[in-house]
Amino acid sequence: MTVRTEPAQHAGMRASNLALVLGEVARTSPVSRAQVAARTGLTKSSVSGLVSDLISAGLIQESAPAATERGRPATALSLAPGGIAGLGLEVNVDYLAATVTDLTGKPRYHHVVRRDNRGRDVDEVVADLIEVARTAARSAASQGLPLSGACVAVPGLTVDGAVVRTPNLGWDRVDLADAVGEGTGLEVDLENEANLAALGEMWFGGHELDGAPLRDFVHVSGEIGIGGGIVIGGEVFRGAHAGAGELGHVVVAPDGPRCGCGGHGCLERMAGQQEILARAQVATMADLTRACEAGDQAALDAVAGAGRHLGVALASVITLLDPTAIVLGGAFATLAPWLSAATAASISHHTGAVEPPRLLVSGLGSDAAVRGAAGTVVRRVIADPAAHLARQAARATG
Amino acid sequence: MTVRTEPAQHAGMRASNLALVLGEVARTSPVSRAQVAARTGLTKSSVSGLVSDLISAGLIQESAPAATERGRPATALSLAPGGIAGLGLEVNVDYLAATVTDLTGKPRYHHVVRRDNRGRDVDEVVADLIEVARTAARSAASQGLPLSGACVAVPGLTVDGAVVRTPNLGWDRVDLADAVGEGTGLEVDLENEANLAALGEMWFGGHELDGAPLRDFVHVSGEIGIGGGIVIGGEVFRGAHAGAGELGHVVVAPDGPRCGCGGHGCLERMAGQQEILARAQVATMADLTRACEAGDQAALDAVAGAGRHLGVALASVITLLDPTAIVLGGAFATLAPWLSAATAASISHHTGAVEPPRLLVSGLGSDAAVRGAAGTVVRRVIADPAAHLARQAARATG
DNA sequence: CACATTAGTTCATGACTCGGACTATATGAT
DNA sequence: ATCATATAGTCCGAGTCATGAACTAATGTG
Repeated sequence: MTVRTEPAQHAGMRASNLALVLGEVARTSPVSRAQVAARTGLTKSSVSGLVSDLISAGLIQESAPAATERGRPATALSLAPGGIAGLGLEVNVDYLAATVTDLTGKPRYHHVVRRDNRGRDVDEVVADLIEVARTAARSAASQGLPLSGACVAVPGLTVDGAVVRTPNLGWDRVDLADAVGEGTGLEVDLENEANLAALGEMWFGGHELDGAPLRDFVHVSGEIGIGGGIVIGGEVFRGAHAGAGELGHVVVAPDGPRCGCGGHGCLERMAGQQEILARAQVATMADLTRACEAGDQAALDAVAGAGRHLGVALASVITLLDPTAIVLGGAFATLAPWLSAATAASISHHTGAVEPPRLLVSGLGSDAAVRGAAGTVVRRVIADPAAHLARQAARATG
Repeated sequence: MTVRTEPAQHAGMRASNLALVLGEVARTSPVSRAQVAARTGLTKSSVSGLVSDLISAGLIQESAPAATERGRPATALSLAPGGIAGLGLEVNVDYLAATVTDLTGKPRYHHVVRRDNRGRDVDEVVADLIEVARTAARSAASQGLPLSGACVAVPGLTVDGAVVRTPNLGWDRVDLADAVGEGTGLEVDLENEANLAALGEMWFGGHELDGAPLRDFVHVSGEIGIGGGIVIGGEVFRGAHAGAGELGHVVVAPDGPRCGCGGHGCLERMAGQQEILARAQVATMADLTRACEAGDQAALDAVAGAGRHLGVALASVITLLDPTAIVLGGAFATLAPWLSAATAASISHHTGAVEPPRLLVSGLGSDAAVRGAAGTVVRRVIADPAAHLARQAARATG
């Protein structure tokens, strides 16, 4: 039922099959050419040709022949750890971060600079981010890793490489992709932090459901605001104007107080960090965690209350989107021991018969977004190796 | 970023290009071969070959040459109205319906049998439906329309051709697709009524947004229950277990009463037909409409109250899914004059800054689902003409 | 040591699309 | 009328790419 917009040509056929083979190698390495042929439906000869292209592009490598039960031993194929790497960056309210990830998904560099960026001059923060990016790029170069591009996680709405609006950072119309691109010489993409955190959790979080990786889930990131990332079929769901997934502004109290967004009774207004800290009568999230560990009743009540509100929002998410799992990330991951029971109870109180999705806790915490940003760069190459080959060829001849 | 699972082969290339060409003809007919070539990116010679296949399959027809500004006049191509047709069926709480649609989307037969099917023996209702289907098939045959298949709209959850659960009809585990397939000799699909209504509204409702047809919207169908159909990028969004879009069970009153689904404070519990009628103190929807027209305050208050609850649910839908439009269908379309102002106000009260989607009223009313069902059959052929050619060829030789 | 078994390569074949040359049919200027 | 120009559509040779069968390679088994 998909609307096709591009003609299928020979080059496209090859591109598609290159992606098919590389995807199979990425999913199940090590594999032999014969296994790839069997699983993809391509013939052995086709796979051989495709693989040799991918090897000479440096995306795949052969390792020592592994003995099979009988017959000629298979030469194992796997992603080349030195083939290419992606640079992930993140601007957030109280830190800047950078991560370099290689083709296999392994982090090869990671650095976080903590500093409150609220109220600072935008150009200064951008300059700091470029410096962080340059340092990361130098590290990649010293490891012999060619960077394929960069992706910046931003706590707000982004359109066409520009930051449109970041409620908690106060930025408006910042051409961040261009700035970082000029500063680093890389192709730079921008994406919402909550969406990238969801992808990071999917690729690197180590979650499994019935032995398969997560593909349809919702990630809740509780930073200063409350964000949501919806992943359907392994891809971020963005909606018509890239505004989808704003879990923080789902209505959980129809007669509730006005929220910063202009609405009323939003989840973020009722269960955001500000509200929790005020109810628990503590100053910082670290204090809150300590108070919960100490069994302080006000703190526990505040967290449980937030958990109940979160459950109401998630109940609506579940009835509307039907995900297989919910992943609690950011601050909610830290608070999970005192929050998730209330959330689970509230979900089941508000959803009834539907079999509830699994409630998982993030394994990456606040690294999820940068990791996801670096991952998107690398995944783009895996999803379309032909484009990468073309770029390589252009560089060689031009 | 799509995960490719099938090898691209020559046959697949042709299949893809056949779909590309047919899709272009369907979207903008009449068109010339040259125009199709220009818009799709295929060469004129390729388009000629593809078109001649589609013509000999009876899917496309040539009409009289239309003079262009200069040069040889173009031969116009358009979908063949007699090429193929789809049978749409619907089982609902208080009626059965059938529609036959030709390739161009024109309805060629339409029939509704009103009767309350609650509490009736399932086999009897199925037998009635098969009779309705047979009558429709005879009408198609007498018009020279070969039916490509059928699709049944069901007010509940369907999985793999079986009705799993229909809360308001009381069915459980009914192999409806097989039964209707045997009764009619057609390939039969099953699909949720709310989803089909959304598709029907998209294809045949005549809605436009900035001159383009709707592609990202939510359709609200207020029948006995409240259903929702989410369409993203022109396709129904089903979620992980085909349970997505259950708008009727979004939480609009966290401390509200228990709903039939087992949850609490669901939209359907707070603003369903039962609740509205009770508050308005009238017996039927027809009475309610009359009361509203007469200016009865209790009726107007009941409808406005439902509108406010609907607005709360839609506010969450908007923040989560970011659609371009909301279409009010079924009973909500009838009640729109007294409901939509309250709904719009409630939406803006609960969403704040986000630019709100357009609030549209259904043009098809309760025909939307059958029309959509017939449309899916025809659209499947348009989306994959190669499969249809293969079936034709198999019938000719076998 | 023959034989079965599996991995991977080679090469002729065939199914496509491409692109340019060609034919067909119109308008407008001379 | 006639010729230049423009556009639509067909034809056919060339190029690309997957296929499939035959081949070579490398192992274990009786």
